[in-house]
Amino acid sequence: MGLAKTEIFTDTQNQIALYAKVFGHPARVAILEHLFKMNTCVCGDLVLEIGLAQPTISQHLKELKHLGLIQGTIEGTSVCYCINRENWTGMKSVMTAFLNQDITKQQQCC
Amino acid sequence: MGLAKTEIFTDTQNQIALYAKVFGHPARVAILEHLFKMNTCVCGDLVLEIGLAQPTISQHLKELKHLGLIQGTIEGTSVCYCINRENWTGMKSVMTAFLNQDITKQQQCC
DNA sequence: TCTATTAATCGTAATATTGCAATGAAACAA
DNA sequence: TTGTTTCATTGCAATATTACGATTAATAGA
Repeated sequence: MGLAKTEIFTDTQNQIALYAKVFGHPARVAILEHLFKMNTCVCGDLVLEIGLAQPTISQHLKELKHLGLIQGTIEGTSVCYCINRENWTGMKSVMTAFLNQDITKQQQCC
Repeated sequence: MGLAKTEIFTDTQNQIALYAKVFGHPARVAILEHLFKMNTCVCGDLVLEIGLAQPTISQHLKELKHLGLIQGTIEGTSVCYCINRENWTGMKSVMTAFLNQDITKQQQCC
């Protein structure tokens, strides 16, 4: 089907999956790492840096923007992209809670 | 294409994407949360708990096992699944490093 | 105005993912 | 042995994702 049955899961489970999905492609990971490292976050620089075609990068940026993890402002003919710090922090708390589930309490059963 | 150009990214970027991808479906998130909470981690219980068909759950378990995040041992006609703590910890350090990139140092540029 | 630059969007081909019915395989019970 | 239970695998249909050429829209500069 290619279509996840989101209605049978909790909001938190769906949200974790949505965030994880957007990190599930190395190009988007690379874009985010670059935005963290650099201040020159113009779209064209990302195209050069990453080595995918401009429409492809633009599509990945759109997905990151859709989740609110980045934002873009128009500067002349360029568009400057940045991490949205507030939303990144929010995402981080959701994901960290998932990753930090306690495994020490229970005895291993297999 | 539907095919990621993994060769143009770093090993770390690809690894982050692989881990994130497996968390990118709410059923797998639910399976992992259930394994953390319960000791009764038999496959049939997961099918009842989650509400997808048995072959579908089996497929999700396979993907989690393939990344080493869970392991299964045969117990009669059942199979008992558990979190692989060592690999979970390893994954956690990779993902946490990505999520905790420093955003305070740089000035916002857009 | 005309042209160049930059990035978004459209359209499409190739591939991947999701879900399940049907079937197989392995262990147990009678 | 025969039947039952449990889970994995196969095969397939529906949908999603990835990548990019072609085009469009918007701004800047001559």
